[in-house]
Amino acid sequence: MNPAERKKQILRAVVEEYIHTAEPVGSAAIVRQYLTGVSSATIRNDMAELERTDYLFQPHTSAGRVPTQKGYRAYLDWLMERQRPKAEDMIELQNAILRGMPHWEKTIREVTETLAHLTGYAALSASPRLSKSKIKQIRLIRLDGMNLVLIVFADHDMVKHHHIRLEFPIDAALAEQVSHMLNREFANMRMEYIDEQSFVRMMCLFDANPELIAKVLRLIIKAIEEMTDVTVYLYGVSNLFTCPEFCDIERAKELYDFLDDTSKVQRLFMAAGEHGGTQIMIGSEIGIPELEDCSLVLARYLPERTVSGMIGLIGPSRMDYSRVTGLMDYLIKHLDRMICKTVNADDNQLILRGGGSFFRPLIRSDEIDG
Amino acid sequence: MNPAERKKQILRAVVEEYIHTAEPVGSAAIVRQYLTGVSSATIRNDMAELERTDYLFQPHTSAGRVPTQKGYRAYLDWLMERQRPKAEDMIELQNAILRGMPHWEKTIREVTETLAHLTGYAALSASPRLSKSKIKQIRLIRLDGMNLVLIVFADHDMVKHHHIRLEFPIDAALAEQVSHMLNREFANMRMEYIDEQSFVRMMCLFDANPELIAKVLRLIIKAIEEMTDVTVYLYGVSNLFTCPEFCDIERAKELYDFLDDTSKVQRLFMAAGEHGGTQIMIGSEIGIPELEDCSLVLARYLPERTVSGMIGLIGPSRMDYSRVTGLMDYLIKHLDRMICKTVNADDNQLILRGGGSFFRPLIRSDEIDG
DNA sequence: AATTAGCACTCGGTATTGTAGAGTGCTAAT
DNA sequence: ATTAGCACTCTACAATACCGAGTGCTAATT
Repeated sequence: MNPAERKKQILRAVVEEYIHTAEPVGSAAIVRQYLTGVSSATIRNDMAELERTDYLFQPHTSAGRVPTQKGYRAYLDWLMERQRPKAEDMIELQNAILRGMPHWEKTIREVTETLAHLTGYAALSASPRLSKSKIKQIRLIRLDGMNLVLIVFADHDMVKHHHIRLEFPIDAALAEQVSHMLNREFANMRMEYIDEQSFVRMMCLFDANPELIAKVLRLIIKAIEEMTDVTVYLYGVSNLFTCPEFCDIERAKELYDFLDDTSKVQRLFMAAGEHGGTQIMIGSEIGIPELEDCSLVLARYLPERTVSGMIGLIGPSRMDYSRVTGLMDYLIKHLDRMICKTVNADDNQLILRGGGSFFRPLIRSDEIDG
Repeated sequence: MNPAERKKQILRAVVEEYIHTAEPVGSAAIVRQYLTGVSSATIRNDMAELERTDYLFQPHTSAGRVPTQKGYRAYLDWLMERQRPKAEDMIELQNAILRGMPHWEKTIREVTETLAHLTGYAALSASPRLSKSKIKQIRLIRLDGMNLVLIVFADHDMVKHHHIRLEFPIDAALAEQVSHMLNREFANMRMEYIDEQSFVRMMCLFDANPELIAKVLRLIIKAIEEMTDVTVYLYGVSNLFTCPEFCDIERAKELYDFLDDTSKVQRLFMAAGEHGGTQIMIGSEIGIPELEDCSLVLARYLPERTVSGMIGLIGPSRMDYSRVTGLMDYLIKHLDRMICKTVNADDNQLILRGGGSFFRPLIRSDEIDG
């Protein structure tokens, strides 16, 4: 075997071995399990070289090697093969999808939970953000003078409802009138365009009872604004507590506090691209200090639609990328297929694509060959 | 001071000191800070006695004493004084209450979060269980053929809504008819009585389109059943990670896994009594192995109503009971007062009571006097 | 030039030992 | 009934020694 190719194989061996054992990998272990027929001294020379070029790292003089972030990245971009999911994993994912149907928002939750369960990492997902969705219909239901329910029916059968409790009673006629106006003003409008200005515009349409109307409208506008917030689902956080990298309580707490903060997790999703396919960010690529030694795997479900959302995994950088990418690709493909059956694709044509993954190539291929 | 009284004071001192330091309390520390003028040898003799009667425990020969569960219980029942909350704590609680108003379900969440923040323990609450609530009004709103929204308006202005996505379309007339029937059948009925039998009864009222009606009705019944589930809110779990008793990751994970399981936490609430006032359960009194070294403080908000719910705290047995009971009593009193202003008490007369606490007296008073 | 056997070296982890000090129980005196 | 005094126990911590895994380097081999 030529030296360049061998170095690749060594990097690959170190990454895979380290993923499974969480212990620094020595030259002997590689000879034993990955590259029989080569002397450990050769491996050592190559490893020293890989350390010089920053693919591997030695925690201390008499220890084996551990992949660096660059090492993981190279593994992902050039060395890894996607693993086709095991039959039972496919079945579990299929079942999760079916359990939620036809309410696919529930499907997302089921699938996220299953993903956490299958991988042993933390799984997270975000409901589609409705900002760019058009309102098809809006209803204000008056239960009694003090209690209203606002229902917004948007693109892709997205339905949001919100209970509004008033401090002063509203009569049926007025409520009916407001409901009418809302529909006339907001139908076919994108949800993100509903804001303080809409409030002012609406106010002009009424002349009687300005204080009451103002209060009601403010509550309605606020409710609609809240409806565009994405909901974050998080499962399997405690899986991370068993990873050796997070086994001390300080680190575990830090990680937990981050994940427990919905707004921070939302920002995670923001960082991801708009395109479909599985994206992987390693360590500092995520850009969040608390996740320095984590990897983030994210994919967009329904990537062709305005209502697409995200689903993903957080685990240690020492993540089983091969298995995880396989699972995610499989999942996304089937999610799209299933959801597409039930949802009225009324404004966008949905083109089913294969689950091709996207990795950012940060390292030139020749560097590792040289 | 007579010996019996002194023993009480010693128990009290050990509990209070241990609560603040989390370290076994020695005789010298007690002389220094609690019972000046008595020799440490005297304290030692009394402590030995308190250990024989199982109020204190010595981790090892040359260590100070730690309260046993019985010791904490005696402290709570006979020795402790409720602490009036600090002014700033009162203000924080008041603010939390106001932030949620007039939507008092939100108030409960705000208050729970504040409680976690103020105490440094985990705070938890349960939304009122609606099983015993009467339905005032029920609405089935048809957005389009495939999408319905079910709104249930129950006692005490409780409103629940649920989006139903159908697999086969329903026409407007039929939806209207179902909505009508629902109201006629279910109005003034307790939510817990809606079940499989109601389904059968409803089915008899329709003759056309049995398959579609059956599907729709099943979904509605299921939705109503789900509405009676209590929602659990949990804040400040990570506070527990900094307690020395949960600082090893194994224990922290065990605790977290328990709290993360909503159904398990629901069972916690079940264990609590129906009456108002602050209840405290220590260690094995909770009856849950995972919480052996925890204490649970629970109180019922709106105890006079059918829609009462629970709010409480989980912390180490070494909990600042004096402060916590004070906070809880204060909170409950003000919660009831505030909520009572906004809610139509249409079926129950609400009598405001003082925030008297209830402790189960498990130990006879004379035992410690002897 | 590439590979390898051999060997001295490094260093973390574990076990061992020693020590300081906190806290006790007991006894005899008050 | 209380207390001073003292011998005793036990943990926590630091210092030390030692084992073994794994390395880098050198010289021999292909």
